[in-house]
Amino acid sequence: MSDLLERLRGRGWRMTAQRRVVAEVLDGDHVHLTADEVHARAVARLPEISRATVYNTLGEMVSLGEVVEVSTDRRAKRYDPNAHRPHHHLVCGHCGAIRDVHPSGNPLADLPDTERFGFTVSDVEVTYRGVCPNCVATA
Amino acid sequence: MSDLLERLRGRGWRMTAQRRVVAEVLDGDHVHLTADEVHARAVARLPEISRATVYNTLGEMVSLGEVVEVSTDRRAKRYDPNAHRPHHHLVCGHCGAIRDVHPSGNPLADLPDTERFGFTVSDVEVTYRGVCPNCVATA
DNA sequence: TAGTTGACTTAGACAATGTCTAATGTAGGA
DNA sequence: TCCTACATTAGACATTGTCTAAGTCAACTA
Repeated sequence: MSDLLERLRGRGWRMTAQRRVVAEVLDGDHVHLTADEVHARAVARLPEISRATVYNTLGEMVSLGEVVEVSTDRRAKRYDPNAHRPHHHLVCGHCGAIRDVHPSGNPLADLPDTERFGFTVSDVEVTYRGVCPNCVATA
Repeated sequence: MSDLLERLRGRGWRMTAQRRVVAEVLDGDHVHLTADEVHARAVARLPEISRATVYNTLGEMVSLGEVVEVSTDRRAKRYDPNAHRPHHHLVCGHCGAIRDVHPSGNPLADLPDTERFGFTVSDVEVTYRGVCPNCVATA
């Protein structure tokens, strides 16, 4: 994730211990933590980090396009560091597990002009729902 | 929306003034109110209706499959009475306006087996984002 | 029509998530 | 090293949603 830190520094970010820790916590694939989970893990490494800072830092990363907000359930927002490879999400309705997926096709092209109501459509978000292998097995 | 009321009665619902009012408020096309908005409009017709009843009633309508929950922004859930015609949503990122849309194609079929991670995939939710004609004009 | 009963409604406390502010601290340039 | 604008902090506050205990009433029965 030093990639991310480098990019942020390049954008004029002042580098602080707090921001470094938040960036480190978000490292990895299929990572989709809530702000609270990020905070909990950040506290483990830097006990005095505050909730407000985690929220601020996540918000800034989102504005810079380095992290994407995901709302798969209707609870807390989740933060996905995999912002530079466009993808969608597959969610287990039972345990909440989330995987990044890459459907074929282009859903944007599937929206006919007659269904655009004059909107300028720029983006599309697809959420697949189902049950993961674990939950199927234990059910 | 007496359709809805009839269906609910048919399912053994006790018919009360509160439930009638909630059903009436949800009547129409492209209706996507938050629970609070439903409550506000319900209060206009039946001043003593409580927040809890609105939440309960909406929750019950959702369980019965008569109303669909939509989360287009990350604020409150919205309630869509158009549950019997499957559709997706187009959202204005500026003013929050929401339209029901019917894309061609089947996004479910666009998810290859290799991208399913062993999940049993049963549903897909597509949210288009853009700017509505009004907001384009006034921007 | 009146009585009965369990489903329905209510107010308000509580919970979860997120935002804001004023005071304090500090990274990085001069 | 010092300075200053930017960053952090604690905690109050806001929004959205859930729960509970007590009271109310729709619809069935007779």
